Amino acid sequence: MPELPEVESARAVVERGALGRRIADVDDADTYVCRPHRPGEIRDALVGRTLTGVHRRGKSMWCDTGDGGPELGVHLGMSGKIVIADPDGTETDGGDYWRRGREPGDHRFARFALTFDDGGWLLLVDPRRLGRVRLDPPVDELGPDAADITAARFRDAVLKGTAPIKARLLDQQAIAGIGNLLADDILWAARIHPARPAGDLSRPESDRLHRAVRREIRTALNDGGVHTLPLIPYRKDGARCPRDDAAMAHGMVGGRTTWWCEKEQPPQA
DNA sequence: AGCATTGTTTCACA
DNA sequence: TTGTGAAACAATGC
Repeated sequence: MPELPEVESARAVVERGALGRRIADVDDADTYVCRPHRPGEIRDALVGRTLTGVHRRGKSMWCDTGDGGPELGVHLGMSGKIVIADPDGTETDGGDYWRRGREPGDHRFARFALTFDDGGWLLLVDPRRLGRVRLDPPVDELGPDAADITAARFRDAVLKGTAPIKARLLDQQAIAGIGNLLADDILWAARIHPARPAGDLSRPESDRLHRAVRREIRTALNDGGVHTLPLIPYRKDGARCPRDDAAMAHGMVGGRTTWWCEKEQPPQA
């Protein structure tokens, strides 16, 4: 689930529940999630420190750890969530997934954990383990945040080359935060075919697309995530476009399953 | 059983 | 250089 809106929610969970608490221990034993660090490397860098701030750019988030400390980077991957828990394991924030069929203290899918000196926890819960925790993450390699990007920067960074426009929207180095579901929704909202070459868009189309990026992300942030986006229920066989009742088409664009409206999103401008 | 999956990285190849 | 597609990563769900 994590695209930009979900990561922003996770960032807010950390801000509400973890800032200012002293780190007493760190479980960084999952060498895949904590790659490329050795077990204990993150623990040694963080024990005794305090999280003093938390930031987000695109789908990446990171925490400040006080004077001279490294940044603690967190990426949620495909299935990661941030959970704040009491000493007995009962979650107090961030735990929609965590709640289901699980007893307090069941940390089966916790892949990384900070223990605070009061016994409480910050957990990265991630069944699929494609999330990632690392020190000093290279966030400067990311493009501008999709929630804030200006029209001029959008044109400059995204609308160039012959790659499909959807592939450009998914390129985190061009614009950070858009995932597969958001990309389809944005292109549908702007009535642009996902396979159009990015550099071929007209000025009206590029303005429409930029506005759709900002609006769809704003909507998802306010309504509770990418699963609240209007196109989500229509990403299935036999579905019809909720605007004009034309058939929803699907195929592979930019290596990902892609859905679009056959009539409103023609392959040619 | 076999297929799908919201993400990223790497590689072979054109 | 630019771009594509596939595979890998790991695990779950239909």
